Amino acid sequence: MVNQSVYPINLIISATQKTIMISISAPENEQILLKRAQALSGLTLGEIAAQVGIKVPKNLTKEKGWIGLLLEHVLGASAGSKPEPDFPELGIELKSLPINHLGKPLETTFVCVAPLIGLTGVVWQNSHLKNKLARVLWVPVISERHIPVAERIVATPFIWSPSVEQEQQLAQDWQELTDMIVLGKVEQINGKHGDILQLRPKAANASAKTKAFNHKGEPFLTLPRGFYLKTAFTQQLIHQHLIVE
DNA sequence: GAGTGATCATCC
DNA sequence: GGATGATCACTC
Repeated sequence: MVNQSVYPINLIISATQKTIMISISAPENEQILLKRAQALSGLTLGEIAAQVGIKVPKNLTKEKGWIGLLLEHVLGASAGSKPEPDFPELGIELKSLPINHLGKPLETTFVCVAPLIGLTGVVWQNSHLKNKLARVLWVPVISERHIPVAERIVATPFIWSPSVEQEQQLAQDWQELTDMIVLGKVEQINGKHGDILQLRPKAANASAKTKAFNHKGEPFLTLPRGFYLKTAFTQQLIHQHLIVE
């Protein structure tokens, strides 16, 4: 049993048997999806990958999204880079969350690309960000760098929607950052802006460019940006849904 | 290039 | 040691 190990009680609720049925069909409903995800709790990425015949990379340097893609695959998410939730019928987005053995997030969480143009008429209520975070299946993975990828363990997945208070925080940060973009100040935004949300580069490399407007309303090219959740926020979620000592 | 999946790696 | 800025792979 994994819970006899060094990990805090309840970070992992179930160390299931070594062999589980992994279906790659789309889950019929939210309960089934959650149960399927929680059946992964306590398993290593190596065990999960082996069951679906996927090779585990030595490190994630060249495959930064590997864990997310593996989880999508085994949970039956619709593949592809479509601008819709991972589980369209359920309206649920899947997010893997790297944490340490105490449940502390190790990375910020990418949410979506930030539009730098075409913001006329966009308000919080119809924003991509609000839509993306409306309902999320979080799958924490104990993913400390010193642990070989194959030996990293899935903790307890949970489904979340923003509370009224959390949505207010998100809306406030989104508004602040969006206001700056609209005012042509996108290049003045850095990772320190926003309390729980930040705007940072989201690009293949420094050569990537997308259109934006400067403060005079003139178009120019700049690095594409994305919205990210800061770790203090996702840590709240972990502590809201899991009991971590 | 834009959007999906994110983590790396350097700087403070 | 943690966070910001930079970067990787893939699809269309």
